[in-house]
Amino acid sequence: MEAVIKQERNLCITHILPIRDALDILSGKWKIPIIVALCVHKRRFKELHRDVQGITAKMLSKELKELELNKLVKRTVHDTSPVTVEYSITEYGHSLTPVINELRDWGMKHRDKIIYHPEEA
Amino acid sequence: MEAVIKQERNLCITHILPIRDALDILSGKWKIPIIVALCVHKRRFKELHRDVQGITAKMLSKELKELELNKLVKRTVHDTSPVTVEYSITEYGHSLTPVINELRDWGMKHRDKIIYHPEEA
DNA sequence: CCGTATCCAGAACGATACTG
DNA sequence: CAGTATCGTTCTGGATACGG
Repeated sequence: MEAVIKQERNLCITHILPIRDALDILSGKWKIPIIVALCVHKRRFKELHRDVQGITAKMLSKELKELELNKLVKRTVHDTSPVTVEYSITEYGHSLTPVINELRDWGMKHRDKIIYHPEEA
Repeated sequence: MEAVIKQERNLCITHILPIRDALDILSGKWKIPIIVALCVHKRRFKELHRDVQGITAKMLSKELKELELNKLVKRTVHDTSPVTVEYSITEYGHSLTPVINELRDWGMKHRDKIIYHPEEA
């Protein structure tokens, strides 16, 4: 075994690569908000456009494409006229729930302590 | 109560703002890797430079500054000659451990399923 | 309705050289 | 040792107009 993982106390240890993988998939301004919106219920493009506040159609389209390629989101085209497209979270996408919950918990617990946001500098 | 949080099953629900807060603090290519490195043990600048593979001194310096402003990392100057500077994780920084663990767990469990990385396109 | 194409500004990131 | 300054590139995200 090349890399031995030491699990001492509650320390966060080595194995940075899987963390980077996760971060890569979730990177960007909109991926998590889109996933959160879709966790509530499946959505059409325009509905998502309203739900995810501030996003442009271009970014929504682009982010959905990446999420779909990563199998986190499923795109279903209904052959009505005009076409309706439905986006839903996959089981795989759902497996992100613990991560998102931890992020939200941390964000809520420590919101008051936040002193500095890079983008406000 | 303005926003009622519904906790049905294991869905990830509304309250996107705390998630965004967390994401803002942890955004960028290097924050989490730096925190992970510092969770193992306190480090001097040059040691960190080696530990966090691929980072430049400029980015390391900039990211450490932001992490320090957010009280996730503590910077201690020892008045030796030449000066030595020591970076360590704070208790507050340590509170990120569950988040990082979830990220790593997800990344490890699902690494094989990763099909598309934006940056490889 | 569901997007795409084009153009563009600014931020993020990196290489290199330099300082106290 | 512990950074900063400068410059250049790449990536991100937004505005607007258009297409199936």
